[in-house]
Amino acid sequence: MPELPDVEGFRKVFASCAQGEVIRRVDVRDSGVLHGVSARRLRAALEGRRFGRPERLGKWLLAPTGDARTEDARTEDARTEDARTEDARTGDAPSDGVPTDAGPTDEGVAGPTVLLHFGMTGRLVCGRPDDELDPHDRVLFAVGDDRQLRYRDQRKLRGLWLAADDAAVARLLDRQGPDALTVDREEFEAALSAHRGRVKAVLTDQSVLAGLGNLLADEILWRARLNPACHANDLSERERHRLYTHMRRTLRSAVTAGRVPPRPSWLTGHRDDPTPTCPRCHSPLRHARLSSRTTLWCPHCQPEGAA
DNA sequence: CAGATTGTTCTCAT
DNA sequence: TATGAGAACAATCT
Repeated sequence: MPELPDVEGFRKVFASCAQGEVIRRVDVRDSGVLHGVSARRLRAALEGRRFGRPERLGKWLLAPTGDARTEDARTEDARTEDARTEDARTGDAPSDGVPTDAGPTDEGVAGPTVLLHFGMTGRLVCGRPDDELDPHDRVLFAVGDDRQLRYRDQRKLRGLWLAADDAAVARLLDRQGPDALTVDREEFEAALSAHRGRVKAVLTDQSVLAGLGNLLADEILWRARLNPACHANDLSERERHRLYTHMRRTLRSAVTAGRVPPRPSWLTGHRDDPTPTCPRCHSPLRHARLSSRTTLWCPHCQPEGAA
């Protein structure tokens, strides 16, 4: 379920719960969510440090850490994080700091970065250490005086990674395209025209555009009145422009709501109806498997021969 | 009990 | 090289 708007919500949860706070204790309840790092190493790397400002790229959440003593972890990290995500977005290696020569720079306070991906059922919960444990609480971060940030996930499809430095972060994110929320129109249209696949497959390809999932793609295509099976490079200039506009509008609303809202006026509000009808023209909606994903569209508003 | 669900990554065609 | 289809992953619900 988590797509860009959900992860943006998790970023806010993270920020209000843990940004600038000292990490007192890391409790891994289920190491099945850890990738490339053991519970012991995660603890050793994080405990005693301070969380900086969390960033999001596509469906990834990045949580940098700084030294516990530096009170300015938030401002320091805000600056370096911007540069870091920019590097990852463009696929370039970070221009500063050579990976092999990791000698302390003037910002020797920089610590490792925790990367989180929520798969389909992951979320972040902020509470207190003595809150009742949910069976799906996989990792607990006790932070500050009396708070606890929890990575909760039913199915453990994705999870947590630990990156020692900027280069390691960039390596983990090197397959990510530009973020769907911040991509400009030129870049968006260039990315679309560069692919011949079905527009829905292209929109949800994280290496083309990072952040859109199944529900968002259906919603955006429905609003833009484009058939999900049409080919990305067949779109006219006007259609690409329209798609970009509706992506922006849809994302803006969804980010505000913290998810793709199942409102009656949205296509998403009718996904689970027994016989769904189009909220716009009230003709019956079609659903089929496209790019091995369940796809919902309105044959009337989104006709086969483009619009 | 089969089948579907969600996102990503892998493999195997085409 | 790019695209698509399907499996696998984990856990749960219908």
